[in-house]
Amino acid sequence: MAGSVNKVILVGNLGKDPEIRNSQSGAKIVSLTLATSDTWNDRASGERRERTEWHRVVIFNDRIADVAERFLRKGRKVYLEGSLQTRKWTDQSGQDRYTTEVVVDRFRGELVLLDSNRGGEDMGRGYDAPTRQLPQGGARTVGAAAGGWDAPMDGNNLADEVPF
Amino acid sequence: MAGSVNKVILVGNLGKDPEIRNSQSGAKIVSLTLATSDTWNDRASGERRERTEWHRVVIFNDRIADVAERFLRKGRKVYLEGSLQTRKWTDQSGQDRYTTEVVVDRFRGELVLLDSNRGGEDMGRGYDAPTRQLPQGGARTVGAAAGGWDAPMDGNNLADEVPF
Amino acid sequence: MAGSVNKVILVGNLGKDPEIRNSQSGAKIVSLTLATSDTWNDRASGERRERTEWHRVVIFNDRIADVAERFLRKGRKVYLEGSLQTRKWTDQSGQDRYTTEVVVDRFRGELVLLDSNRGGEDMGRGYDAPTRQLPQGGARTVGAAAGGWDAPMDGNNLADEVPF
Amino acid sequence: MAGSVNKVILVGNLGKDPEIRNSQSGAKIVSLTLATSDTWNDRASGERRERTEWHRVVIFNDRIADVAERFLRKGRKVYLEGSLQTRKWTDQSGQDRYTTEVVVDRFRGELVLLDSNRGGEDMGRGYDAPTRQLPQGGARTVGAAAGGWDAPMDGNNLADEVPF
DNA sequence: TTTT
DNA sequence: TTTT
Repeated sequence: MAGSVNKVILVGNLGKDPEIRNSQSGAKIVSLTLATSDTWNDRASGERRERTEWHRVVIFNDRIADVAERFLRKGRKVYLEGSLQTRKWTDQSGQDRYTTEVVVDRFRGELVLLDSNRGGEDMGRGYDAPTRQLPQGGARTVGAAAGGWDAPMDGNNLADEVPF
Repeated sequence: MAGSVNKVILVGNLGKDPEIRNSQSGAKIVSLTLATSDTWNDRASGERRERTEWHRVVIFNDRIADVAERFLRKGRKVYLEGSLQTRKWTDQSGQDRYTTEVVVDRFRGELVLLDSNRGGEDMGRGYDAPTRQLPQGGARTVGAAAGGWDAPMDGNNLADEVPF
Repeated sequence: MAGSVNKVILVGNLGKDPEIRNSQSGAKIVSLTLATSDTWNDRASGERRERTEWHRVVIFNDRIADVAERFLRKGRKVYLEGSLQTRKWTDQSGQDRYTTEVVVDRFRGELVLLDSNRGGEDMGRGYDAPTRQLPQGGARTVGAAAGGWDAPMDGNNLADEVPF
Repeated sequence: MAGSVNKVILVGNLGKDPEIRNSQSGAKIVSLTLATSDTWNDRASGERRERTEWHRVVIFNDRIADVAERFLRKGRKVYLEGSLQTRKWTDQSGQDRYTTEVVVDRFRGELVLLDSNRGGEDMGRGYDAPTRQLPQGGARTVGAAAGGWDAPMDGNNLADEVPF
C-alpha cells in the first residue's frame, strides 16, 4: 500500500522500571508500561470520573533503548512516539491471542524525558537499576526484526504478564 | 493523573465497509478496520519486505460517526485521529481477553477523507450502503460511556472476526 | 479543499508569563511564547550544538484560555497542540509583514501541564499573576473569529515585539 | 533544554511544483508550498466560511528530498511531518524579517504520498519536471546545517515570493 | 525570554 | 503498576 501512517504519541508515567532483554541477535530490547489517564464529568450523573489506560511499549531502536535503560525508572514521565503493532501468540491452551503494543523501531519513534529530576531530588529514592530478565531456557529470548517480531514470544510467559 | 496524552494518528485504507451499531442509549457507534503498511529492506537478506497492520477503530463521536456512515466505504483512504483503549472481555471458555482499539470519542479524535472520489469515479462501484448489524439477543448492543465501553462485546462474535 | 490536516505538537517551556487580552466580542485571548530546543553533534566539527526555537502561541479556545491564565507561568513546561496560521499585518513603513503562530481555536488544540508543581513547591516563587494587557486606544484589542483573526494587530505593537 | 518536542503534521496539496536547490556543500534542498484548508460555520452569520493556509516546507533530508523531487508535483496531496523553524533574514531596506518554515531535516520528518496517481490518470497532465533554480551570483545557494540554515536566503528573492 |  |  502506498501511503500510510501509523503513529502513536503518548505522554505518561512508567508503571514500573523498564525491562531489558536481548534479541537472538544480541540487540537490546526495552519494554515499558506507560500509564495515561483521562478525567471527565459524566454527563448523566455529573460525577467526576477517571480512567487510566495502560500501554505496552517495546523499544527496538538501539539508541533509544540505551536512553531508556539509563534514565527511565518507575514513575518517570515521558513523551513517547512509536507505531501500533498487534502481535499474535499462542496461549497455554493452544488458542490464538493478540497483543497490541506501541513499538519504537529503528525507523520510527522518539523518547523524550519530561521530568528533569535534576539534583537527585526525592524522585531519586527507589530509582534502582532497571529489571534485567535473565534468559531461561531461551523462551524469553525473542527474535526482533527491524520492523517487528520474527518469532512469537513464549505464550506461557505472556499469559503470566497479562494485563502486563 | 495530571498531564498525559494518548493520541493515535493513522492514515490508511478501510478493509471493509463500516459497521454501524447503536449503544443502549441509542447513540450511533461506527466500527472500522484500517490497514496501514510498512515496507523496508531487510538488513540480513537485503530483500524487500512488507508488513500490513490492521487497526480496529471505534467511533463514539456523533458528528464523526455520521460522516463515517455516510462517506466511508471499503477501500477508502482516511486520516484518523483517536486514542488507544484496551478493553477487557471474556471469551467462550470464560477466560479474560483484551482487545486494543483506536477510539474516537466525544472529546478527542478526527476523521479526514483523503481520496476525494469526486465525480463518481470508478471507486464508486461497490460503494454500497455500510453494514448495519442487527441486534441479536443484545450481545452486540454495547453501552458506550464517554470514554469507552461499559459492556463487553460478545466474545464469539469477536473470535469470528479476527484479525477483524 | 476536501481533506487536509494542519497540526502542531509542541512540548516546551514558557519564556514568560502568559499575556491575556480580550477580543472585541469580549472573549479571552491568551498569548504564550514557548521554547523548544534541539541539540545535536555537528557532523563537521563534532561539536555539540544547540538551537532554541521560539514559538508564538495564541489561544482563542475559552476553556483552554482559562486553564492557561490560571496555571501557566514563566518556566512551566507544557504539551500544546494547535494549528499553524500565518497572519498578515502592516508595519510602520506601510510594508506587508507576516507572522506565523500556533493557534488553539475552538475547534482544535489541547493544553496539558507537564510539571506537576504540586504542593506549592519552589516553582511557586515568582509565580505571580499573568500579565494582562490594558487596552490602549483599542489597538491591542483584536477581533478573533473562530478560526483566526478578523482584524490585524497593531503593527507598531508587533514590531516592538519581534522576535516576540 | 532537556525534554522538548517540536512537531508539525500536515496533510495538504502542493501549490506548485517543488523547487530544487543545492546547499554550498552540494546537498539537495527541496522547497514546497503546501495548502491546508479549514471550513466552518460562522457563529454570528451562520454562513459557511473557508480559509486556506499556505505552508512553506523545506526538506534537507537527502532521502526525502529525492522522493520529493521525483514524485511531487503541483496539486499532489501529501502527509508531511517536520518541525517548526523561524529564520531571520534582512530585507532590501536593511530591516530584519522573520519567516517560519516547516523543516524536514536529517533527524526528523516524514513524507508520504497520498494520491496514488496510478495508471496515468488526468493528474498526469502538467506533471513536468520540477523547477530547478539556477544559481545566480550565489545568493540562492544556501548553506544547510543539520538543523537548519547557516546562511540567510536572499531577501529580494523571498519578497517576490510572498505569500510564496 | 524558557530549559538542561 | 504510574500520576494528581
